[in-house]
Amino acid sequence: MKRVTIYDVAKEADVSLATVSRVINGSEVVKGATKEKVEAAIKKMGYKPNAIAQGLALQKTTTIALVIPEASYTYTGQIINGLLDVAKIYKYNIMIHTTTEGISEINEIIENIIKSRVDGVIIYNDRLEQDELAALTNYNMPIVVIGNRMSGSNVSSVFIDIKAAICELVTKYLETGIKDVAILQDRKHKYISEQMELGAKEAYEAKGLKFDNYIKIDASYRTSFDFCKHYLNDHRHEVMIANRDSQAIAISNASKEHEIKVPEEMEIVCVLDTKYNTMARPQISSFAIPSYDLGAVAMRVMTKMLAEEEENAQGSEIELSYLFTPRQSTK
Amino acid sequence: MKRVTIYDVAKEADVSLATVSRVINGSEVVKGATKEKVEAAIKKMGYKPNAIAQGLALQKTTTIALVIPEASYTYTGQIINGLLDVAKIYKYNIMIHTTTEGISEINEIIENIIKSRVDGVIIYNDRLEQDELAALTNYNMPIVVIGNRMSGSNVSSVFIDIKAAICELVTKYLETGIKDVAILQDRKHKYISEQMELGAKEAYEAKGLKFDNYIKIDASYRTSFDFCKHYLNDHRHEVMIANRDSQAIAISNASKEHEIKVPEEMEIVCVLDTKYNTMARPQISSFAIPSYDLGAVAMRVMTKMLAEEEENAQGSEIELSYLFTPRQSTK
DNA sequence: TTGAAAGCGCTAACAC
DNA sequence: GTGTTAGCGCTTTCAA
Repeated sequence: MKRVTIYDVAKEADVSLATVSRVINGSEVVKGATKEKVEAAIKKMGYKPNAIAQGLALQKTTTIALVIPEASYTYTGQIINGLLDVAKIYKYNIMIHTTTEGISEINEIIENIIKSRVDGVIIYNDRLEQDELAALTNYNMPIVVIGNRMSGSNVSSVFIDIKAAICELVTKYLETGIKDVAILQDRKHKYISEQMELGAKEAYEAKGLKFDNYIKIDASYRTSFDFCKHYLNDHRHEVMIANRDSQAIAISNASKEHEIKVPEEMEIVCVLDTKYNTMARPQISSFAIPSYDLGAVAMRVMTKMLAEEEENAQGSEIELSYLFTPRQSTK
Repeated sequence: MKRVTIYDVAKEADVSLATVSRVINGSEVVKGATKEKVEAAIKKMGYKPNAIAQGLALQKTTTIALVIPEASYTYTGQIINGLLDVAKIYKYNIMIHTTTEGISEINEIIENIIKSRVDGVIIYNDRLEQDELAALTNYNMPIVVIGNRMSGSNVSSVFIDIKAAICELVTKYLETGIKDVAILQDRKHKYISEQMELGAKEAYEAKGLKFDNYIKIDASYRTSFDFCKHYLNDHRHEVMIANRDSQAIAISNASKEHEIKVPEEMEIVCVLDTKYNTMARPQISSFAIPSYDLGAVAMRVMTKMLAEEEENAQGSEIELSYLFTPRQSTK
């Protein structure tokens, strides 16, 4: 099927290509009759404007690059859905790039992003290296970061205040007389782990206590479950808080093996859960993190930055709220 | 930061833009000295070729559109990873589009895909409507379908033979004297459900028996769990087979409430599982479906179709193999 | 081995 | 209102 161009349509409708261009771009100045004539020709020939050519002429691609860590769609899936739904509304396309653990192949991705001349970049990353961001900032394209609080010239962020969430929760426990709250490290998400520890510390210190129940997972353990099974041999806590539901479920399963009753003898809480928590027994109490909104808002912020047009505009920091959702794993 | 173009580099290196073009495209004819001069200029100015302009000139974008159903990243995540890894190797970009349940907004997506002039389309869908495919085929761009066996001019597919898998499993049960095997319908994945039923039928009929344990889920139930809880009030089976682990876990949880011991009194099997099965107790026996490979192979097939260049070439049907993996939910 | 110039499909002044 | 034309940044004949 021969690709039909704007010239073909112009010839068919017996007008100039400028007129066709006006019609497809909804210009007001075209006379009703010509407009109809052109539209008929477009329909007849099945003409679809070439977005690449438009991109060249307009110096914009209406596509946004999304950068996410590989292999964690369980958690990022909702974010992507939110992103795509909003992108659809504003007619933006999403180009997806995944980063692989560690490797500094991030530079390849950046190179790729620059070459493809996207209009903006949305990055989801637990811990974003400053120089990675700088590499992108150089090209002064709008950047939205999901999950980290940060902002600057042309960079905005959308995030949850995990530290505050944990602080609030721990404070509540401390006030009901529960003093032995532990936080389980999440090796793969250092920034969040850090925030969680800080939140607990803040809560303890506010009560004049010292927090030292940050449980580091020894690198020799293959899974959280293996570690927890071993850890519970000679440790007990009134409450254990994990980052993701997978870890909390590991704690829960390990507790079963040690015949520790949840929640009677130990309560378990996690920060981020997925639909799999609904299948877990007991179901883990968690913070309802609005993942979908994280994505949707990020995309909204992006379109706003794109619309503002001012180069080097100061970006915004948008904090989304969470809600603690008690389930079977807490009293 | 002013975008630097091929002209800027040409001027800097004191050659024509044609020469610069030759250098960035690795042409053999350029003299060593000039090549070095140009490369130095490129480096100095931080020049990155504009993929959009290249796309216009070459009539190809080196980007592939991926179409997947929304909100099921738990299952498609691995497929996407496989896809992206291979895409990276061949320097292809992936543009992601999601389809929403039912709505025929699929046409909007197709429109979008055509306009963005991607080089090919990869579609993952349980049941692909024939006319949707036709709409794309018209534009004679290569299409790879994941999950359905089909092929034709410019369309290939990569899939698992679910019917055969179920037939084999059921046959094994029948031969060990277990006659009451049931299949639980998956309302959201009609095609697979159908294949599963056909597989069971084939196995039963080969033994001169009749299969009538295809359990339809009444539309009035909100979740598989609700349904199973009710269903088990007055039904028992020796084996229950579900499509996804989420359903199998629902059966397992419902069994607990009815004090049916798994696997002693009932065995449970699922076709497709995710990492959440590793957290489930008991862990569900499943077919190891090579999701990652499904994606990786699909992308490989795509690059092959793209390389062949012949228009309207007959596509291929590639069947990937599965492996039954026994776990705690079977004897 | 290199350069000049046409063309990829479209937009947006500018002219009529 | 509509047409003409000069780009947008790059590739690729065709000449030199």
